Amino acid sequence: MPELPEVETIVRTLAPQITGAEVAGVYILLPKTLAAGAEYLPQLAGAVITRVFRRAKLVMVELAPGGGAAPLFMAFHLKMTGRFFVHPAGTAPLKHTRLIFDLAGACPGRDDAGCPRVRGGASVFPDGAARLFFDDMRTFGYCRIMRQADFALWPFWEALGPEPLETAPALLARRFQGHNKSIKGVLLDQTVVAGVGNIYADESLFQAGIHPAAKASSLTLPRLTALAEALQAILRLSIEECGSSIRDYRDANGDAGSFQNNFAVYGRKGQPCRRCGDTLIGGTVAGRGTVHCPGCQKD
DNA sequence: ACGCGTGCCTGTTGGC
DNA sequence: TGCCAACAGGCACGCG
Repeated sequence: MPELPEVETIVRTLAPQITGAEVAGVYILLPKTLAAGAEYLPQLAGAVITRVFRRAKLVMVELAPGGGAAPLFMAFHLKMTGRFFVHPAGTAPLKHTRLIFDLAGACPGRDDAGCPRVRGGASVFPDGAARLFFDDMRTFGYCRIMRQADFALWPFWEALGPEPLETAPALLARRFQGHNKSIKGVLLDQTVVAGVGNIYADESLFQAGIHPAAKASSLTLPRLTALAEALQAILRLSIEECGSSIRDYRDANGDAGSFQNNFAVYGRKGQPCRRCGDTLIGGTVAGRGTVHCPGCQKD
């Protein structure tokens, strides 16, 4: 279930492998995975990947089509089980492969100083011919191909809140205020702050000592500021650890993250709190599985 | 306008 | 041991 730190890690490990490569072919194994932009497929052939970056939980790939046409963007949402692989040219699809991009001039396996866990070294395929796989077991993930002008017509993109790591805690705290719903629901609301999912919502609420079901409107600004600071600290630490791997998540090198070893509450229902020893309680808040500590998160 | 419940999916897990 | 319901969860959508 890739959230901000996992998507950031995927981008960091994918970017050095495919930036500068030219798209030589596209295969759509599951049509619904290409959620928008099929009309741009002809332009994609021959386009050069110029940039790979992250916005919220989206993996963004920018391309320069031939003939000086306007840049294209591919926006991938991995949802729960979306994954990227860079395979040798000609590799056959796997059971859950949904899209394949043939690439020329790729650098699979190239080193990336941004993540300590990458394999490193020179291109695994000396001729640079590779296949980018987008796999997704549960088929919730998607790819949209767009031009710059299309972003304004994409409600989800337009409504996205600010990046939590690029926003001052005081500003985030003010955005958390005034919602008549649970603070956990507020953290998960992508229009309030972008990129937070179930793991980092639960973990930051524990860190800040706030009950996940507490109404946001009932929390003071200092406590919401503490929550924003906890959220930032946890996201930064998780990025350092290359994200959390529960079962499906792997980065674009196929490697797992290690932040799951730092979980205080997520996935620890019924186990003792590492801070106070109370038994962690599992329940449902904002429609999601939620774990909290009754001793450390009283309100 | 906002908050909430449901559907989309398939592999894994746990209870009987 | 085998079966099957419950579960995982981001987001679009419909409802009140």
